[in-house]
Amino acid sequence: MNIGAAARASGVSAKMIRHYEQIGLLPAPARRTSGYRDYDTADLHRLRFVRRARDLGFPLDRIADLLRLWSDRDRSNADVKAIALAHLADLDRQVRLLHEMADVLRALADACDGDGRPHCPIIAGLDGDVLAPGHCHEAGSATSSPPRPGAPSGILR
Amino acid sequence: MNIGAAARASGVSAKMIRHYEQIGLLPAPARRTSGYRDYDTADLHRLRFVRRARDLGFPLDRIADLLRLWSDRDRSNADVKAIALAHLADLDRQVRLLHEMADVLRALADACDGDGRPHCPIIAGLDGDVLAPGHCHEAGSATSSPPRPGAPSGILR
DNA sequence: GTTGACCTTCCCATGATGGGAAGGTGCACA
DNA sequence: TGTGCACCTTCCCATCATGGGAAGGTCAAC
Repeated sequence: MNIGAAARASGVSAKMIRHYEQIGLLPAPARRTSGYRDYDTADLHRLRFVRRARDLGFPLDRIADLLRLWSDRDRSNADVKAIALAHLADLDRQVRLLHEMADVLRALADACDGDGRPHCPIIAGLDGDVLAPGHCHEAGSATSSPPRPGAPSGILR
Repeated sequence: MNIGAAARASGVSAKMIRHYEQIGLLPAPARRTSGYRDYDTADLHRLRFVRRARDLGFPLDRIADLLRLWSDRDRSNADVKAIALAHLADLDRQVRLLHEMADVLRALADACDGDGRPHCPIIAGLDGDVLAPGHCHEAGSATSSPPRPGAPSGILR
């Protein structure tokens, strides 16, 4: 089948299929005389594997590892589990981080009347102005320990 | 003070400070005859604002909005709150998404003995092989509805 | 033959945070 | 005064995954 059909059948966009082929994640499929790519069932199977792994947030280089293990009949499930657990730790870390951010922000937003006046605990919080009136103590202390978005390591893009 | 000192005092790296200036997020500071940037207390105050906003995961274009509101003495706190709440909704969405991924992956990993043998429910789950023996039903159904990492919209990178 | 959907490759963009190269400046110390 | 090293400048590229779009070719229904 052509790339568009493969994309629809796998949930991986044509653009991404080409990209994955280009970076070596996927083998190049057969080509028709027209130059069009021709995907067979094994290709499709592989694409679906990639789709599912992406859906779980695995980065591409980990997916490459998983694909290798998938096709290795002598694989050790311990290797697979190690990859999965490392990624799981990542996911949990991100959840924690985002949760902390959300909590801080929620407290600031809750402290804001949103009545159209200039005074705003959110702004005060970002200002680092712990002497702001009203819910100043909560807002101030909340922004003193927010988590920090790190270097490119996010699961979602 | 020089950019290095400003970076240390604000927590925003020198690279990022230059970048933020380049993209117009921050005004260009004064320059010494050497060509070195010279940051004053207002600059530093602004950098700290940006640091805190970044720590809460606000994207730069939202931070630009917040900076504008911060310096507008006639701002409406409703505008600030709207930005905060939109971002909060984003954070909550991401948490939910990552949480679902983590749950699916945890179930798969828990189902794997990790004893070094080739059989692996994680691989089976990614394979979409719902007929895998053992914890096949749980693993299979789990991977049938995992969330999908989307287009670049992640808070963390 | 025509048309429109699909295909190809290529180049660029996103968002935030860098690394590193090449070359200049400042200052403490000998 | 000279030296050496930390710091500074600008510029270009990279990361990660997912695109958009341009230019040009192919296919199949009508």
